[in-house]
Amino acid sequence: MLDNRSGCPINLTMEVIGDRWSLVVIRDMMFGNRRHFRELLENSMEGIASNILSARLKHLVDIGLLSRSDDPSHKQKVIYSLSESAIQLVPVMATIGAWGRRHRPATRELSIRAQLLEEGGPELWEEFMDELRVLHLGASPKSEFSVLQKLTEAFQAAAEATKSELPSSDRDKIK
Amino acid sequence: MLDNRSGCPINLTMEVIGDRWSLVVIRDMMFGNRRHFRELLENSMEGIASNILSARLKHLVDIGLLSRSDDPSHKQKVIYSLSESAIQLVPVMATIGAWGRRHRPATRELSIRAQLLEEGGPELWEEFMDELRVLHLGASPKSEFSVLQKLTEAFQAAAEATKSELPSSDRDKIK
DNA sequence: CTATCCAATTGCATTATGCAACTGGTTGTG
DNA sequence: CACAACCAGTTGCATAATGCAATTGGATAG
Repeated sequence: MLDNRSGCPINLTMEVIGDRWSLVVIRDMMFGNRRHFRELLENSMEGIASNILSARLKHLVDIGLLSRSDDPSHKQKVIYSLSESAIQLVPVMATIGAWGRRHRPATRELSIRAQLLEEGGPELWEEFMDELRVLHLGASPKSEFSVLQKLTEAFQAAAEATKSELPSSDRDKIK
Repeated sequence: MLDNRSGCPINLTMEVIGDRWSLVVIRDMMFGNRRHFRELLENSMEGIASNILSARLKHLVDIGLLSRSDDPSHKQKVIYSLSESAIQLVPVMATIGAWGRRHRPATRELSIRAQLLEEGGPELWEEFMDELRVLHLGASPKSEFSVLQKLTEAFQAAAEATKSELPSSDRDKIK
């Protein structure tokens, strides 16, 4: 897993997020506010396996993108949090999402978040990062508007709209 | 290799560039203007193996990020070109480079390009993308300034500066 | 006391990556 | 024309990563 093949920033970043799962896990924590192992496992759109998730989380903690702490409300629960480094991946997420939306067969309802992030631009990203700092690093809130909430609402509204486009009777026909 | 685990733009992008080599190969073509198999193989900072490079190029051509054509000057030579989709990865490269420069142990001389791209911002990226369209897609030149040249010069100057910091006698001691 | 929840781990199969050597052919040089 | 260098890969083999299904050793809720 560990490399350090060269000191090039692009290479070094790919050594960290250059696999099929790391960014997807961080995406779910970032935009879906998943903080527990189970949440990440069972709500994973892509269906990550538990051993892969386990290895991925361990690695992300090791390299300082996540931190792992006990949940005071439950002795067995573990809370994963984004580090400042991971929070600063927001522009990367936005840029990658914008690219994927244009150049890959992205679903419309799943693209709505990418679209809002792209349209919002760097100012929105900064606002969102501040919100993540409140949620994950215990920072004190700066603004009252919730970008996370806006993104989530738009995402769910799009999901609803898609549902009505394709009635349940039709959807049932799809195995 | 082929997945399509979900229609999420971020996931779909990671299914394309989410491996250790794809972005590094595209980086060398983009910033180092490497167009032939040998150039990519022998000038690779990270030391890619020929079978990996071969598989990677094949895959990138398959998914439409590169095109492959015969070199008219040499019957055995093959020219690889960036497609419009790949050229539009410039903002992704810039954002990823900026992140790596801050959050990973990047070498200073290898960071100079990432730094210039970051400081130049979206306007510089657009200019650079236009230059890539000239080089890779046969577009007609729009501007006389060469961002590629600027980036290359800065990169080589930084490499020279590093050389003088560490004289050859000292460098030789390092096995 | 028991069913459910929790964060993983285990065993096993399939893929991907990595290394070194090699292939079949083309081109430039003497 | 002979020969070395160059060209884009391929082959065989070892190691590492990923994926699937079942299971573990607890903790908690009813």
